Amino acid sequence: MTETGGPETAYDPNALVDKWLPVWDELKLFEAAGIFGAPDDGRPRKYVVDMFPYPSGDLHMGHAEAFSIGDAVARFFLMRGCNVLHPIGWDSFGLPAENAALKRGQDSREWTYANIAIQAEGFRRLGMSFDWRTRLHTSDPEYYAWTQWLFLRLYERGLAYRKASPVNWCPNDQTVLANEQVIGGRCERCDAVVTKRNLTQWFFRITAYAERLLDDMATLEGRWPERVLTMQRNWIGRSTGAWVDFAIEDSVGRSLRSVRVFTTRPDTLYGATFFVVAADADLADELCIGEQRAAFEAYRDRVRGESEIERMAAERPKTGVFLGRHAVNPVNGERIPVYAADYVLAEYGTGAIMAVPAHDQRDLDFARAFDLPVRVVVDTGLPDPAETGVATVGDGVLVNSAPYDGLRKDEAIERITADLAARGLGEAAVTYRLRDWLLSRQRYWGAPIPIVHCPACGEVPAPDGDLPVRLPETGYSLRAAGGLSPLASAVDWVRTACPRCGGDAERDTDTMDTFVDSSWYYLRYVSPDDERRPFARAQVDRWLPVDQYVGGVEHAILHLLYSRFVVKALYDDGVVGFPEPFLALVNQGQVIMNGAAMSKSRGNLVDLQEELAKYGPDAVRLTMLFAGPPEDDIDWADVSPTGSVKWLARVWRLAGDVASSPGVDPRRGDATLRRGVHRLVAEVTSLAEGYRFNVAIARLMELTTLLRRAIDGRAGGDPAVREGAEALVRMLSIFAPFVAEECWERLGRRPSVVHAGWPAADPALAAVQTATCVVQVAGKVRDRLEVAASVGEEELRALALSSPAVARALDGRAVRTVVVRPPKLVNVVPA
RNA sequence: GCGAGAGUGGCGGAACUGGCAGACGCGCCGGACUUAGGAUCCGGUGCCUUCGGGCGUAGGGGUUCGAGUCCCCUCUCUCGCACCA
Repeated sequence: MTETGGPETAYDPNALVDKWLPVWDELKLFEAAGIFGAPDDGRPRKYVVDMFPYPSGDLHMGHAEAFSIGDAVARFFLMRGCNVLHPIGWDSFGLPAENAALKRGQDSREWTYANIAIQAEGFRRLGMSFDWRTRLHTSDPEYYAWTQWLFLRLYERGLAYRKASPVNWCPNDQTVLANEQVIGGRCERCDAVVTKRNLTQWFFRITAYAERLLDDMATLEGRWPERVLTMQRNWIGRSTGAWVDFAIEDSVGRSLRSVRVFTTRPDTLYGATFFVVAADADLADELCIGEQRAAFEAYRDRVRGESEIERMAAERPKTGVFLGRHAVNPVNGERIPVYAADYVLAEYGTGAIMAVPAHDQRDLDFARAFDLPVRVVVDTGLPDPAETGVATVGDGVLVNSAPYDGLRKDEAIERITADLAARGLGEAAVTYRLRDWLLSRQRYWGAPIPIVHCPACGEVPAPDGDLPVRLPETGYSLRAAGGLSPLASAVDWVRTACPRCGGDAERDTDTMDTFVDSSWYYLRYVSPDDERRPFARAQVDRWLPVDQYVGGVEHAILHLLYSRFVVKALYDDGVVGFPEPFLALVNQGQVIMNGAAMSKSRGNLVDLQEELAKYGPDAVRLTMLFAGPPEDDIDWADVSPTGSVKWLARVWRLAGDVASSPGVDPRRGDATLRRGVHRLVAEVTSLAEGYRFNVAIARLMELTTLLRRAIDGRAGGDPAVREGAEALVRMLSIFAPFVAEECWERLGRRPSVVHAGWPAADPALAAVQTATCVVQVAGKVRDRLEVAASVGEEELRALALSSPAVARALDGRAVRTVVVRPPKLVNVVPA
């Protein structure tokens, strides 16, 4: 009786929401034990966390999908007798709030907290089993005080530092960005083309943890999606090779200084025919001689003016300029010319490379553009790169490498590295692609960096007692200017006393990247109101690490890498007792429409509120989960909320057709029906354990049909029907909690299905008693036999061979072998 | 280019360590109940068929009594990284 065009049902799904929410509140169904002052109990603890939402307007389809999965997981653990902590909070600092607020001339706070209120109500009406006592908002001073505390702990350990360097700059948002927030040369948030600026910024030294971030992934193997682990490995980008020192000659051929390069191929050292320095690195400027200066500076300025997009364009011709100098190859004393070029990156390795055109495609491209020699030093059996234009990078045997000729690539790498080290001209090395995490942002709506700049004392951390360093209240009137944070214009706020000497000093005017806020929130959930500490250690020890984390793959190398780093740093500090925050991870897919991501501009936006009004929260949740495996995308055009509505209505009617009384002894029920019920309970249980909710729901539908048939066969009063219906409703409750409650009540039970817990399958009943044995002749099915599950091999062989269908298929041919796999299969192979 | 993953009916998707391919749902077809059906219930639904059966999991080859599943080659698609020396 919905008015918006949905299918008709016997009940109003949205009325059920109003009916059951107050009951759940009253019963405190989802409050964990042993926390927030409640006494503990003996149940095993489970900590299930959904990646917390950003308060951008009302909930959308993506939220419904992600949280339907997380809620099914949390409810499943709860139904199975676990003490579940299923928290909720908001990642409420960040740019969109600030931009929206500026547009409306209102404070970021108003926009943010109004949206949070809407989303919170939205989650309630979706039936999420949150323990609302955990609720936190990262933009609350009570929260960000401890984000600042985290910054100070990292600062103390030398893991937070400030340096001047070329950094990613978003001209639209007027702020710097971390490498991880530049996607294909564009700003992750606004899609503007990112440029480089030389600025002094705050960094977290995540590179110090590169090795451990990589190594500890072994403990996540099989429990995190392989895809995410691969992405993190690639992002960290470990390379092994060697440092090699090249002398640079001065104008009269004496050694001016030495420059170290990184190479993964020390075996190709004899093939180095030139040397390249990143054009935008200080080293290039230093090495350039007088006559080449004008050409170099023109080139460098051009390179600096290029956007990341231009720099990254594929198949880009190699450019560069000769610096007028030569480098000396440490293995053979050969003089090779030094170039500046933009294909060498200033930030990786030392910003300088030895170029081996025969065995590196980029170097070969450059050599061909600048007519430089190409010398093969590893014979791979492939044609000469100088002629083909294709560098040979594979295995081979060394040639043109004097003492090393004849060695295999791997032997040569080892020997040459050792010889260089013995002569003090190099050493084995490991480098990483990962860069330090740039965390300062020139924005208002974030946690201020708790540092004071004092003319006398320099950089001084705010004492813990001064936390939080609060944002000025008048945020909306502040404007960014000249590349400075809006906070710089809050002059009264900026002016402060140096915590060390008491003299006049200024606050740091940048705020922290919101990924700092979200890097530790799962620690705060266990004690969100604690005013004295970031988190209650005893509760953290009890509940963490997170048993199951649920969220989108878009955070594979952002939030998830940052959180792992932060926990490792806190672990080293002795503040937490575990090195990994998330034991298991599920990435839900996206909800798309007609094959494409939903967006306003495409006009394919599906409005969650409309779907909820039409079908009710249970059917929407069910549709999300039944559509496919949790990690797959859901094309809303391909799935049917109507089908979900129909099935829920069938279950509802079924619950009303159970004629026996609550508490009737199921052992008096029909044995065959009971076997079916218990077998399905066992199946759904193991499917739910593997989060295979789509298949679990299919089995629940089969159970529904099984029970319907029994009732229609005038067995509504059979105790087995009640047993099955109750099991069905209990299992349904993790997917469709409101309808399940209603059905539970129709079955004469109360106060809540949650109290009933998950049904237990009797193994004796669930066990297969008879089986259908497939009889094949030459691999083709020719007969089916109903046999006891315990049938013996010989007996089954005899049965199969006496089958008339087998005789007909054999058509007089002799039998060569008979493969017998009791009780399921016999394959008779004719000669 | 490198890395990861995936190709199963009209559609979403099932199929445990190799053992009945297509569970379950959508859609479609037919029937029942109906003034009516966009409700509900029942039945059917991979393709071809001379009704015996034959053919079917992107394509080709292989291992096996037996392959959607394992191995090799090819094709296609998705995702990630993209001058990382």
